[in-house]
Amino acid sequence: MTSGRAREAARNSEAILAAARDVFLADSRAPISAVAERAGVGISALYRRYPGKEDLLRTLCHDGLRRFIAVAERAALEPDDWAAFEIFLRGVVEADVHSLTVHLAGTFTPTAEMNADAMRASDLGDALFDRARGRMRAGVVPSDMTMLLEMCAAARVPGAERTTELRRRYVTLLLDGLRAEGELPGPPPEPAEANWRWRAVSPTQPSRPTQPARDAQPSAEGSAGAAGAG
Amino acid sequence: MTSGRAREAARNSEAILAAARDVFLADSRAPISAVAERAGVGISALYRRYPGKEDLLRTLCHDGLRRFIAVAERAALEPDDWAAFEIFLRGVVEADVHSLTVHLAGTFTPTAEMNADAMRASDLGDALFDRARGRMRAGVVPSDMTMLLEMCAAARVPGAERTTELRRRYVTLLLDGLRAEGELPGPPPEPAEANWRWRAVSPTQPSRPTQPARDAQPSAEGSAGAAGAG
DNA sequence: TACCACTGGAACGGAACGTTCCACTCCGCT
DNA sequence: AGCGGAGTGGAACGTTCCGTTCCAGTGGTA
Repeated sequence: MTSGRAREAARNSEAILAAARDVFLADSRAPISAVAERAGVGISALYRRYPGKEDLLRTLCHDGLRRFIAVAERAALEPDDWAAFEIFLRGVVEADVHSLTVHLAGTFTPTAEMNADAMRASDLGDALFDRARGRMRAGVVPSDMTMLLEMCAAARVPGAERTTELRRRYVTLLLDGLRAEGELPGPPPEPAEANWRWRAVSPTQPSRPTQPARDAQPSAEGSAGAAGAG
Repeated sequence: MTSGRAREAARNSEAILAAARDVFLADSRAPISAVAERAGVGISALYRRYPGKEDLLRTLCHDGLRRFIAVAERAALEPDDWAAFEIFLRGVVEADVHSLTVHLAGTFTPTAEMNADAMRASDLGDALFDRARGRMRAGVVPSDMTMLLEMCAAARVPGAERTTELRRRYVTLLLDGLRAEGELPGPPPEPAEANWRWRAVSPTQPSRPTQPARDAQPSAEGSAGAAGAG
């Protein structure tokens, strides 16, 4: 069955997804042709699988969300509260899930299923956080995790492995900072603040085909029930 | 002297610079028209002052560099080593200097003066770091500061003041993390890694007029003698 | 051999953007 | 009062870029 042409098709499907991850991780506004080029396929191979760019982006992001959930569920199995939290944070950073969710947010209109998954991801993260709360400095909130994960994802150097290495370094530093003494200054981030990129598409504007998604800093509030899955 | 038309010109000059800061901070690839719009001026007002987009970007970045130097020099006056370092880090984050330097790097070809300033900035930062080294956990290097500053700049929410507030929060956390016990994992970042965005323009390609500056992750090495000025 | 699912990539249409250009305004000087 | 020109807003232009479509080729499969 899976031989010859069919095998090539399957390989291409995976190559496209992997290439898309690499390319859009490096630049969320990259052209679709860059994905095809990186995957070593033509553009048709891409359009055979996805109706358009937005769908590819959405699939990619949804994958990241699912990976986040998987990491969180795995971490929740750890009996020690702090260890579970640490496994969770390190796992999310390691899997580079952030860029696949927050960084891509706003470049497509999320599906209902995505919103559900996002909520589940948020709940899982909050649960892990609550378990570890007793070992953390006072005043830290779950939304802080979203921000910190976002900050971790900003650590970036040439070379994927090296980037991962360095991020491990800084997660360690952040985890230590979370256990330090003293309260942090300033009001903690609101959930809506931490997830502002997940602005819901306004109901009157169902789905602009291709929203270039300028990453400005809107003062708007449209954020929907999407999760803090960073 | 400064009345009427001249006054308007002066006001516009400042408005343009401020608008450019805001706009390019939010999106380093924003169109130049967005700057004009934000400044409340026409495009001509912009082109009267700068020969082209690249020059505006360069000026902006150089300004940031100078501000970085000013912050570092002011911090160096503090007699207590750790306090000086803390004032320095907090000051750089507060002034949002990072995005004006690292984030804009690569979008223009730096001038000789900029390189000199960048080197000076790097030296100042290293000196501050060395003074505080005794109070920090083992294994931390100056290039870590560049990365951490970059991470701080990634904390971003709608609203400039709120963003500053939250960054203060996370600088505190990072500073505490820097004083924690234990060594950080992984090889520390090389200076070249921390400053990879400052890739020098190859000598054979003097100056493409407008380099869109995709922010990909090149494996190239072209980084010049530019500084680790976060 | 005939078919056809699948592919690579050229071609297309349109949007975005940097830059130029021009008609107009109004200050400052004669 | 009248003029010159610095300064301005914004339309227009040419180019580049990009998402999408289309078509001819290819090679398994029957």
